[in-house]
Amino acid sequence: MPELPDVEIYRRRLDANSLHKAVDHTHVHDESLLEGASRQKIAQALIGRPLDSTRRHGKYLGAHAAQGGWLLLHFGMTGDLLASSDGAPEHTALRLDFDDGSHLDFINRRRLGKIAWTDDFDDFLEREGLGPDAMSLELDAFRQMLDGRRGSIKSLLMNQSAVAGLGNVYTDETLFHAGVRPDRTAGKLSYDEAGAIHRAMRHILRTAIERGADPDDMPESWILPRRRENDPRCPGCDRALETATVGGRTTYWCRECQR
DNA sequence: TTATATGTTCTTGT
DNA sequence: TACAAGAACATATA
Repeated sequence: MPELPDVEIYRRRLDANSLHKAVDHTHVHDESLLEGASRQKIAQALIGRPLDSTRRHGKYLGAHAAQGGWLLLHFGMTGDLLASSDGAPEHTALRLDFDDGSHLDFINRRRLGKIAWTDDFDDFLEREGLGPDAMSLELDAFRQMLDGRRGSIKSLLMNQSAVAGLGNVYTDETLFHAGVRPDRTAGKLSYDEAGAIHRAMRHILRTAIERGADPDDMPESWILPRRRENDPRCPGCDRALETATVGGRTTYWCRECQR
């Protein structure tokens, strides 16, 4: 499921394949995903000029149009972004055709994603109430964010208005590496525990991006590859992993290694 | 057939 | 009033 590392991979894919080429046509196949933008608006804003840069914040990807304005994509639970020159993938919600014959497909299988247009990226982030990006959130700010929070640390890490980018899977991974139980009260974590979580979060995200956000290519020492096994065991101590519902999501954690 | 999975938004509760 | 928790959403898969 697209969390920060996945969206970063999409961003790089768009960067590598779809910049600096004039847009010939835009095809909005699923209008239900449009927010604050019409089919006509997208066409008028993009056709005839290229995209010239990209930006990611949390799970949002922005592509900047050369004549101004940002095309914004949110991938929901089943989104994908394909840059290819052959075939027409199923479930394409938005397709851009470029003048060199290539195209870019924004896929959304379950239609919980979003296509938006904004003149100002930062205004958009503010209106959406998004917190700082998980990769650039400094330690001091992270500690402040925890202060006084009564909910679980897992819920807080998944709350996009607190910190943008983490979803269920990478939150579990972060807390496992920090050695902190997911159901601990966020505001009651020690100074050192907060530091460990912050460090683990950045390490996990950076590593996942380096490995192309491919679940099959994650380190053996991670929980992530074991989530789908029938008898998942802790990569640290080999004890059976616990499953619980925390923050409304299925949570994997180790009773031995996380306190 | 039904339960489950996911991220966000909306609603309800503390 | 702020914060927290849970339901709803769409739909493919087990």
